Amino acid sequence: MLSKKTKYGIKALVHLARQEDRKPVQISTISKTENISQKFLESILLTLRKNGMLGSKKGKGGGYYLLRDPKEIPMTTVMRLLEGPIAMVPCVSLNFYEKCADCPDEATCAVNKIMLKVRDNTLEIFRNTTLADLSDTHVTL
Amino acid sequence: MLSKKTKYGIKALVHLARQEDRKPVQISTISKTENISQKFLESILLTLRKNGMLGSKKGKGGGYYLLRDPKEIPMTTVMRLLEGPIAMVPCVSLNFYEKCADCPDEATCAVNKIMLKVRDNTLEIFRNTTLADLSDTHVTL
DNA sequence: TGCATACTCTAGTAAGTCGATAGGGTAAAA
DNA sequence: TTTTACCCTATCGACTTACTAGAGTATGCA
Repeated sequence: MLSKKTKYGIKALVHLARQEDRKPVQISTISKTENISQKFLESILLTLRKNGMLGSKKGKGGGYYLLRDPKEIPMTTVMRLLEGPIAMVPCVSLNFYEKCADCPDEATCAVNKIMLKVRDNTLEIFRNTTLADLSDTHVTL
Repeated sequence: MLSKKTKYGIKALVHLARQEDRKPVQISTISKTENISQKFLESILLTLRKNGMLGSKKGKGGGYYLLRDPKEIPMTTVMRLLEGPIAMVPCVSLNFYEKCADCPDEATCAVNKIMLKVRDNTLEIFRNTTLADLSDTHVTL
């Protein structure tokens, strides 16, 4: 299950991507239009900023803005940042690999086998989808 | 992330599927060979039994056994039973659908859009993979 | 220059849920 | 009478979500 953090984060990023100019958008604006608890959103945007996804401007007329072109932001990056591993099991994760304590041999593990396939498929989707794709309201994926 | 419940459940089912005859296998046997806490495994097998996946026999020579042919058990069934919804968001779930409280329109929701695609892909994999496929140690998926 | 405003940032915390495990006891089959 | 499935309860820790209060900082205006 996707955490609300990730869900809200994606929505906020899409909101920013839909902004035509790259002017800062205030947290309160995003919070209201996307129906997200303002304080919670605050912490989410903060992690996005710390990881080089967003820039921020303080003071009057301040807010958050995208640092890169939405076309250049694949969903893999967003997901790994907000949700963590894309794989359903650590033993098939690329970026968050961890050996299972209980499993003696990954090569013959049934769970490993199928989850590897699922990960490959999911990864490909996220890789080929950018923030710009999601921001387009008309085009279906 | 896959819960350990699901992971262990799949392992146990595969263990039973690999059994040539359909004789009952004791919990303790599965627990030892698969490195699963016996008590935890107990509760997992119980839910599998209650949902018509396994049969059980009490007393000496008792244990758990598969009720159906492994070829007839798609992973969708197993996943829904153990893990719950396959979709990452309730609003794109087939069997566990729930409308998002914050989202005014699913048709234009970016999260909905991409997660629908992920679900379709994952679902197809689980649908086309049976317990028999996982039980085969040699064939890769 | 300096004050007020409008923002981001930080920290702490509380409630709720979930995962995993442990203990003890009952019922049925051989 | 032994073996084994079955059932109930309780705990502990971790994580998620969300709220609260305030500190820090840039901007615009007088």
